[in-house]
Amino acid sequence: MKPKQAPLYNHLKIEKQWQKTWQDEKTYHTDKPGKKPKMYVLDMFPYPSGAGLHVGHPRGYIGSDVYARMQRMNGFNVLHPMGFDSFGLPAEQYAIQTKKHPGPFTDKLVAQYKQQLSIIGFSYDWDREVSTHRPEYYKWTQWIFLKLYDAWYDTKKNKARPIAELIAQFEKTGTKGVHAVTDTETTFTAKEWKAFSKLEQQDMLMHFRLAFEGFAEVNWCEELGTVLANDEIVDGPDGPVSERGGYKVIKKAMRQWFMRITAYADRLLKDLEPLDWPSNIKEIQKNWIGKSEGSEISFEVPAVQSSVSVFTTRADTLFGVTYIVLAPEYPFLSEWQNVITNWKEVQEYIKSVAQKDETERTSADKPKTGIQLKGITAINPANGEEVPVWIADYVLANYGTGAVMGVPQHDERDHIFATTYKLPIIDQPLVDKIAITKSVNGTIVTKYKMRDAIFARQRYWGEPIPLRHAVNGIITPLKEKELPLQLPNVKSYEPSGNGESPLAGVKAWVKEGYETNTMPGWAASSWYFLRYMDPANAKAFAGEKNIEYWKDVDMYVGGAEHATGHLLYSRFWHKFLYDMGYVPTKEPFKALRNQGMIGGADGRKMSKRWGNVINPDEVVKLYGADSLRLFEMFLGPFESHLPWSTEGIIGSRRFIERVWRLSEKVTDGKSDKSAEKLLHKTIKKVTEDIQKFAFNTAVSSLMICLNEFEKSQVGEKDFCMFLQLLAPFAPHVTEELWKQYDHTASIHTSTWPKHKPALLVDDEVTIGIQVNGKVRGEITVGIGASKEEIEEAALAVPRIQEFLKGMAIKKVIVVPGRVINIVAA
RNA sequence: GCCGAUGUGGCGGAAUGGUAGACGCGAUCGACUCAAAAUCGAUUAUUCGCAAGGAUGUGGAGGUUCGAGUCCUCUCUUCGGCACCA
Repeated sequence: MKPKQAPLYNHLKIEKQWQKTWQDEKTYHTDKPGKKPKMYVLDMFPYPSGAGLHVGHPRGYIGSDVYARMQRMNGFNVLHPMGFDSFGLPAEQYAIQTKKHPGPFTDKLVAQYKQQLSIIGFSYDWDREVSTHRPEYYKWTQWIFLKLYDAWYDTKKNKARPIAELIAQFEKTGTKGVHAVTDTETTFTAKEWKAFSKLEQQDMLMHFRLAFEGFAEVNWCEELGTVLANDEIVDGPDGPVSERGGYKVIKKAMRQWFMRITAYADRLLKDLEPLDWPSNIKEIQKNWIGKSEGSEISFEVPAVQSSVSVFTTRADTLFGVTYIVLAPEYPFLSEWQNVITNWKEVQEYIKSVAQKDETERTSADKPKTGIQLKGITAINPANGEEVPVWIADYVLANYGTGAVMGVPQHDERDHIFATTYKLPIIDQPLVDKIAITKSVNGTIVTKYKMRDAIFARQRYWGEPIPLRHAVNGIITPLKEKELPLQLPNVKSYEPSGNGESPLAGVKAWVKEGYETNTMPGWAASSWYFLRYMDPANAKAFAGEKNIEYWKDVDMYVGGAEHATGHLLYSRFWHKFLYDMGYVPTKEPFKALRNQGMIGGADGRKMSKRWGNVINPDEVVKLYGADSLRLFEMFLGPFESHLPWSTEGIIGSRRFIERVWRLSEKVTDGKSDKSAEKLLHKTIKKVTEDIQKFAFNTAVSSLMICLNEFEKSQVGEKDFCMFLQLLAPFAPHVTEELWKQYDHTASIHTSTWPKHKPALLVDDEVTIGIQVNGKVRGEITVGIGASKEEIEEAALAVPRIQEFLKGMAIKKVIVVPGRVINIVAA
C-alpha cells in the first residue's frame, strides 16, 4: 500500500534517520563463518590526514559499496570493512611542530575521517574497524616481522622455511656454493660452522633471513641531521639539496633493515598471470620486477690471474666484443692497483663518480664517461682475443655482475661509449645464444631489476622493530609474549641529528638494547586485510576458522598509484604467510579495480593551491548523499579521471526527485506491458553492469527506465523492483520508499531481482536499411521475419527504390535485428 | 628512449564489426506564473537547403570488409609507468 499523502523529498531528514537505523539494527553486520558463500569486498584503507576529504576520495568507496550492496542482496555473506592506516608522516609532522604526542591527534583525525565517511552512507561493518597505530593491531605487525626474521628462502623447495631448519642443516652437513637468492658464497663444513663465533654465525645467517640487517645508501642531509626521501630532494646548482631549506644532500651508507622480496621475484611475476586485475597494473608490476634471462660469461684477466664475469642478454653478439667495462664500484679494483699503471687517474675518476648523486648518474641521456685500466686486458673466451678493460659510470654495480661486455655494433650505449673513446666497432655474425654460452663455459642465468625493500624509517610514529641488540652485537628477537613492543614516550619528536630515530634519545629504550629504527609505512598495510577477518582476536592475527572461511579478497578497490608499492609488498607478505602455512591462498587479492581521480572543474588536480576543492560534506548537505553517490557513479567510467561538475550533480538530484514523485502515481495493479518489459531489460543491464564495474551505464539504464515509467502505468511490485536496482546507488531514498510499501525488513537485505528472459524479447524490431553501406531509411519488421521477408519489405520502401533506380542489385546482406545492406551498382 | 593506455557534439560520456552521439549537463524555444525559480513539453554533431532532402563527420594518412569509432599498418596528441638494468 502506498501512503495517502507523500511528503516532500527531504534528503537531510531521510539520510540521517536511515543511517541511524542501519547502525542501530546492524543492517550491514557480517555473519560469522558458516555455510553461506562469502564475498570479501575491500577498499584500500585511507591514511587520515588533516586536510580531510574532497569529493574525489569517496569515489572508489562508492563503487565498492555499490558492488558490495548488490552482492549482499545476491545472498552472499559480504565482508565490507573499513579502517585506517594511521601511522605515518602527517601525525609525525604535527608532533614535531606542536611537541605533542601524535597518538591523540591521530585518534582525532580518525574520528574526523570516520565522520566524513559516515554521512555518505556506506555499508561498512564498523564493528571490524582497525587502526594500525593501536598496539592491539601492531602487535601482529611485529609478530609477522619476527616470522620473517626467523625465516629463509629455500630455492630448492622454492618456499620460505623457518631459519631453525637452516641452522640444523648447517650443524649437520654445513653448506656449499653460492646461494641463488643472496648471491652469497657460503662454503663451510658442519665442523667449521660450529667453530664460528656467535657473531660470525649471526652474520652468516643474516645473508639468509627474509628480514635482515644490512647497509644501504641513503640521502643524508648534514644540516638537517636527517635522512630524506627521494621526493624531499630537489636539484640545486651544485647537486642535490633538501627541498626544505635547500641544504646539501649526500649519499651515505647507513645501517638499515631490509625485506628480501627478491626471493619471491619469480613467484610474484608468475602468479600475476591469472589475477583479475587491470592489465596496466599487471604490466607495471611486471616491468618493476624486471625479469631478464641471459648468460654469465667469464673473461680471463691474466695480468692479475683473475677473471671478470659479465652478464649479458646478448650472448649471440659475443664475437663483436671490443672491450670490457666495469662499474666504478667493482669490488676487486683496489686489489689490482699494483698492476694498473694509471691507478692514480683511475682513483680520481672513481672519486668523481662517487660525488654524483643517483639521478645524475643514472639519467640515460647524460654523456658517458669512463677511463681505461691500463696494464690489464681481458681475453674473450669465444675467440681468445685480447680486449681492453675500462671502468665507466654507465655500468651499474648493483645489477648483474657489475661488469658488461662492450659490443658497440649491437648496443646503443656501447656504441656511444666506443665512439666517445675511439674504441673499435666491429661487425661479426651472430651465433646461437645457448650454444655459445655453453661452449665458453658460461651459465644461463635469470636476473631481476627489483631490489630488496628497505624496511626501516628513522622516525618516531611507526611500529617499533621488536629486536634487542646486545652490546656484543648479538641480536635477539622478542618473544611472542613480549609483544606488542609499545612505542615509548619521547621528549622530542625531531630526528636525533645523527640519522637515528627519536627513539635513540630514549634512555630506557636504548638501555634495553631495543632497535631504534621503526617500521616503514607499508608494514601495516601489507596484511591489514587479514585482520578484518577476525579483528578482535587477541591470540592470533586472525583465527584459523576465519581465515579458512574468508580466504582472500574477492574484490579490491583502490588507486593505481599503489602498483609498485602496497600491492607488491602485500603480495610478498601473503606469499610468505602462505609458505609458512598461515593463510590458505597464494594471492591476497583475486580481483582488483582502480578508480579514476576526480579533478577540479577547471581540469586541474583538486588542491587548496588552485582553490578548486569541493568538500563532500557540503555536497551531501546541499544535494544529499544519494545524489552524490549517484552522480559520482554516473559521471563516467569508474577507472577514468574526470573533472568535477557542480552543474552535473543537479541531474542526479533531479533523477532522485523524479523517482520520489513517481511513487505517488504507482498503482496497486499491473504495469503496462512496455514498462514491464523495459524493467526486465533494466534488471539484466544493471546486474551485468555492476558486476563489471560499469556503473555509469547502469545508472544511465535506470534513467531510461524511469523515463518510460513516467509515461506509463506502473504497478507497485515493478516499482519496488526498480527501487531494489537503485538501492546500491541511492541507499537512503530507496529504503524510505521501500518502507512505504509495507516492507518490514530493509531493502538492503532483500533479494536482488531476477529478470524474466521471456520479457526481454520484443515482437517487432526496427532495422536500418543501407544502400552500399549508407543508411537510407528504416523499416519495422516482426521479430521472426525471415531474411527474404526483410529483403522484400526493404525493397518495397519507395525511398529505397528511388536510390536503386538504374542500378542492379548485386548482393543483399541481412543482419537479423540490426541492419539490411543492399549492394548495388 | 622503452612499455602501457588515450583521442567521439558546447561539456561528461554511450556504442557484441551492423542505423555514431544512448544517458546526463548546458543551450534555444514553448507551457505554467503578475514575474522568477522549480516543473513539464519540444529542439539541439557540422554544413547546404524555404522544405523534402543532400553532403560531411569518431586526432591524421592509408588498408581489410557488403559495412569500421571498433580490425590491420604508419603517424601525431595527451596521460601513466620505467628509465644507462647490458
